[in-house]
Amino acid sequence: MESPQQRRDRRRAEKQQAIRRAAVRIALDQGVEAATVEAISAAADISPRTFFNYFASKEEALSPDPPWRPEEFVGLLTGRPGDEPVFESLKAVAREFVVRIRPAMEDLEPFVELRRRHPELAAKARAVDETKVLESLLGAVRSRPGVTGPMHARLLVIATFGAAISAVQESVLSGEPAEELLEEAFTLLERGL
Amino acid sequence: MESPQQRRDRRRAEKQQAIRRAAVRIALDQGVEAATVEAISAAADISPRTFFNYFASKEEALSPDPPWRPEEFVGLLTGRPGDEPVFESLKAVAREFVVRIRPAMEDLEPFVELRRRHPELAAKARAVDETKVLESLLGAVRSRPGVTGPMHARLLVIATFGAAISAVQESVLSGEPAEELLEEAFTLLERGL
DNA sequence: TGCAGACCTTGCAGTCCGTGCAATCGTTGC
DNA sequence: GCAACGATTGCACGGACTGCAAGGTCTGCA
Repeated sequence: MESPQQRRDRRRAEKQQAIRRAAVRIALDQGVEAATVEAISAAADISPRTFFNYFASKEEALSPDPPWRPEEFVGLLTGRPGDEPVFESLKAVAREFVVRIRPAMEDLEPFVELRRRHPELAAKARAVDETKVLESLLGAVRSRPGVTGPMHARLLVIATFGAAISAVQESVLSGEPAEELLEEAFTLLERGL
Repeated sequence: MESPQQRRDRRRAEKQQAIRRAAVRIALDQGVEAATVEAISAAADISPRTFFNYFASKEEALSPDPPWRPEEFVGLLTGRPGDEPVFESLKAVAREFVVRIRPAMEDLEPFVELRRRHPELAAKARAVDETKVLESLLGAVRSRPGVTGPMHARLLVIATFGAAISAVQESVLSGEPAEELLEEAFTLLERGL
């Protein structure tokens, strides 16, 4: 049986998705400037005040649900065996990143289109998360054996993270599986550009 | 002699810098939430309306003047000889990036501190520019000979761009010259991580 | 059935960012 | 001294977002 708490959580998630769909629909049909909180709320049949019970900002409603929180992402790295080569650990994290995103891949389409038209949309929320993740990963990588210096650490992080993002983006464009693209990227990074 | 137009431009630039300093000072002394447009304007002795004649957004006043515009940045790449190996072209662009930032390096300090405390600040403006630059570079790189596929192009761009950013960041932290750090990064990328 | 507590929704009032418009003021060139 | 141009400002407005308090709805329990 479903507990009342689970029930509440589920309904909340459903409602959030409904609001999000309404928001994206308006933004795609009539342009972002038409997607005011008021308009979105009306379309989702809630009051404007309630909108902010579901999203901290308008942009959040126009962005896909992130499949991971920054903290757990870093936990993935620190949870790896300490004697594993750094690059292998990072590869594992990047693979997990891609795997997590995959189920949402199809629902991602409208958001990709929306972001294509309005690059400034995701900018804020994403940039904050990204820098947070990158810095945390960097902190974890520095202390690993086999890292020859600060620049080595930075490149390792930015390259694997970049490879993961690139694989997902390219996969959305070309339809090729992101996992294969990611492995291709790893090979390039290992052999040198 | 200075033409009246030059004079106007210079005074405008000076005033903009003055406003910016006032903004950063308030944000560092009293926290960002205290740095309202009204407070900044009062400190800079202008009306709030005038503030927006100098900056398109409050965040812009709390961010350093970008030393390059996205377009010219891409022009640097397309202006390179077509038979030059891609990686060499990208390296040249990255070097130019670092060189351009260097003169502003000292003035950068308060902004670095400010961003350390409030990562969300630069997020918006920067992320927009960044994705714009990355996509343009990507478009220019794809068509170059020697690029073995879409993932190769993506990695080339993100790695060299990431190397440039990393070099600047690390230079601010450690004091080592960004140019040397950049070359170190190139070597790592060429040899493989 | 009815009541108490938890959670949800909403309206209201208020702050802040950002913009278009039009009046005013100062500077420049003639 | 006057006409043209740019800079500064006030005013009025739209839109995002928040805290608070009043109601409404659901759930468990007697």
